[in-house]
Amino acid sequence: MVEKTKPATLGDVARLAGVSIATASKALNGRAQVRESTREKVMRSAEALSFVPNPLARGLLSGTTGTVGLLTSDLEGRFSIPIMMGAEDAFGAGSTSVFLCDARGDAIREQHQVRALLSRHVDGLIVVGARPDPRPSLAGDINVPVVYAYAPSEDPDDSSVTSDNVQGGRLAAEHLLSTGRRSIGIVTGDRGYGAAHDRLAGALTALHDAGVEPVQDALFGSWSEGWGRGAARVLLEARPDLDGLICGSDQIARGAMDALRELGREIPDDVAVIGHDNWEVLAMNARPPLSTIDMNLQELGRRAAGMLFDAIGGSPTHGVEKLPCRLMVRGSTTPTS
Amino acid sequence: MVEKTKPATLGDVARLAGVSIATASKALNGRAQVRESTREKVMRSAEALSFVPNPLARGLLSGTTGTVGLLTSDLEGRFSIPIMMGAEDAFGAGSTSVFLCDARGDAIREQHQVRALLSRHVDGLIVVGARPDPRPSLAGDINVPVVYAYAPSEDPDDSSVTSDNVQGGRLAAEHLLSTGRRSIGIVTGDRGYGAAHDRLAGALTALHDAGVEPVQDALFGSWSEGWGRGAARVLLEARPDLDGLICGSDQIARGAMDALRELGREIPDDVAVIGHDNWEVLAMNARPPLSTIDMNLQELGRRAAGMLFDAIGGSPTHGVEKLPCRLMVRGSTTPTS
DNA sequence: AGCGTCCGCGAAAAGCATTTCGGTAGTTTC
DNA sequence: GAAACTACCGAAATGCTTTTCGCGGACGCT
Repeated sequence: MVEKTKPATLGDVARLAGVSIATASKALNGRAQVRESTREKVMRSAEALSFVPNPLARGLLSGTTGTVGLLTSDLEGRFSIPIMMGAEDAFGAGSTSVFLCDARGDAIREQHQVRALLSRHVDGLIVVGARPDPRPSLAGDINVPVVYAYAPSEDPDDSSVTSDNVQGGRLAAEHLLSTGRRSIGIVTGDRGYGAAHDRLAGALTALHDAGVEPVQDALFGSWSEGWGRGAARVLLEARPDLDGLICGSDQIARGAMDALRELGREIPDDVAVIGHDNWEVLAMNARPPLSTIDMNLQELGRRAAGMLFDAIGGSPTHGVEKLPCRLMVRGSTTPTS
Repeated sequence: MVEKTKPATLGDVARLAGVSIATASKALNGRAQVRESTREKVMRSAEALSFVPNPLARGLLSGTTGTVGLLTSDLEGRFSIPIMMGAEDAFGAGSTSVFLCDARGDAIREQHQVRALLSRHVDGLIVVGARPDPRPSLAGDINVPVVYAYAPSEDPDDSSVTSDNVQGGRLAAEHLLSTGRRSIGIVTGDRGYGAAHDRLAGALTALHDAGVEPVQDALFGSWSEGWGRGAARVLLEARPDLDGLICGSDQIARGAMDALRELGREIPDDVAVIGHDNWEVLAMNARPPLSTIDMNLQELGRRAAGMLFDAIGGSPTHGVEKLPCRLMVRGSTTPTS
C-alpha cells in the first residue's frame, strides 16, 4: 500500500553523477570550486532522483532548523489564523515552516509549549496574545528571538508588533463625521481592556478636532451582542437625536443595530453604525452590512515574521511597532442609493 | 541580552556523570544493561544540565521526526482550530508536534505544502477539508500515513474520520419532537453540499419514525443569515402554524430567529429553533441562546490523531469513521422558566 | 584454584549533509 | 624544463544520538 520510495541521499546523487559526496554538495549549493560541466551533471542526477536534502542532517550541522514556533492563546483562532497566514506568506513557503501551538490561556501550558518548541530547536518564536493588551514577557531563558504579535510585551526591550488602536478609533470617528453625523455616541467593551480606552481616545480626539462632542460619556460594558443591545437602548433613550454610533467591536455593533432597528431607527439613514474588527461572519451578515475597522491582521503576521527574520539574522528590533488600521465602508454608514 | 546557554549534549551529561556516552544514552532511555546506581547518577547529571536530547540527531537515526503535518483549507479556522487542539491533546504535548499549513483552498498550493511537509520528513499527515463533503485523495506518492478529518477522502481505502451528519440531523429533529413540536419546518444550506442532504435525511427519518411529516419540503439556499431570514419568512407565510424549525447551520438559524421575531413570533414559546455547528459566537449571542448540534470537532481531532498514530505504528485503518454529534440545549428550544 | 557465566560498561559505527583542508593534474612563467 | 600557480576534486571531520558488539571483571561452581 504505502510506497516504500526511500528518499534519495546525497550519496546516491554523488554515485549516479560519478563524483564524491563533497563535490555533489558543493555543486548543489552553488559553491565556487566546481567546474560548470560537473555541476550540471550533479544537478541532473539530483533531478533524476528527486533529491531533497535531509533537513535534519542539515540542521544538525548548522544548528538551525528552518522552523519557527507560533504560540497563541486565542482559542477561537479569530486572530491567530490571519496572523499565521501572514507569517506563512512572509517566510516564503518552503524555506521556513511554522509550528502552531495553543496555550489555551494557561500560563503553565504556555511554559510547557515553549519548552517543547525550544527542545525542537525552533529558530524563533512568535507569541500571539489573546487580547490586545500588553502581556508579560516570556519568562525563562529563551535563547532564540521572540516577537510578540497582537498583544505587545510589557518589556519595552522586547520586540512587539500590534494594531494601532488609537488610529483605528480616530478612523471610525472621522468616517462618521465625513458622512455628516454630529450627534455621535460611543459604546465599547470591557473597561479592563486597554484597547477599549485606546480606541475611545482616538475617537474622542477626532471628534474634538472637528469641534464635536460625543452625546454623552462612552459606555463601557462587555464585548458581546447583549451589551450592544442594552447600551444602544440606554443611549437612544437619553439622546433620541443620536445619528451616529461608534462601537468598540463588531459584536457590540451587531447588538446595537438590532436594538436600533427594533426602536424604529433606520440604518444608516437615521443612525450610522460602525464597528471594529472586521469579523466577516458578523459584519457581512448584518443588516445592512457593517462598516468597520479592519486591524490588518494578516499584515501584522507578515510584519511579525519579518521582524523575527531580522532578529534571527542578528538585527533585532526593540519596542512596540503599531500598524495602522483600515476602514471598511459598508452599508451601515453609507446609504445604498 | 540573549542568554547564550548552549543546550547541553549527551556528551556533557556523560562527562559529568563519569560514564561513557553510550551508557548515558542507555540510562536515560531505560535500557536494561545499566546498573541502577549508575542510572540514577546519569539521571541526576541530566537534570542538573537540564539536558534534552536533540531531536534532529535522534530523528536522523530513527528516520522519524516526531512531527505531523496538519493541512487545512479552512480559511477562518472555524473547524481547523478545534480539530488541531484535539490532535494536540491526543499526541500528548511534547512527544509529537504539529505543523499547521493552510492551503487556502488552492490545489496547487496544497501540493506545494504537501511537498514542504514531506521534505521536513513529517511522520504523518492530517488533512482537514473546508467542507464536510468527500474530497479527492491526495495525489502524488506520499510515503507517510494520511488521515482525512472532517472531509473524508473519496478513496474508500484511505483513512477518514468525519462527523455523522445523519445522526446530527436526527438528533435535532428528535429534540424538537421531544419538546412537543409537531409542525416542523426545515431550512438548510447549499444544495451542493452532501452534508446538507445528510442532515436533512436524518431529520426526516426521525420525524417519520414519530409519525410526523414536515410542514413542507425542506428549503435549500446558502449558509448565510440572509438566507435564513428569507426562508423563515417564506415558510411562515405558507405555514403560519409552524412551531418548530430545524436549521442546517447556526448562521441560518440566527437569520431565521431574527425574521421570526420580527414577524411577531416568540422563541421558543411560539416556534422552537435549532441550529447546527455550535459556533459559539453566534449561538450564545442569539436571543435567546441557540440550541444547536455540536459536531464534537475536538474529539474528531483526537480521533484523527489516534488513527494517524496507529497508522504510523503500522496498523492503519481504512474507510470512513463517523463520530456522533452532541445536542446542546439552550433557550431557543426550551422555555427559560 | 580454575573454568564458565553473566552483568555492566565502553568503543565504534550508523544516520546525512556541509565544510575544511590537502592533494592532483594541468597550465603558466622564467 | 623546472618552479609556481590555478582550478577541481576527494577524504575526513563535524554535529548528536542510538545501537550493536565486544571486553573486562565479578561471582558461582566444581
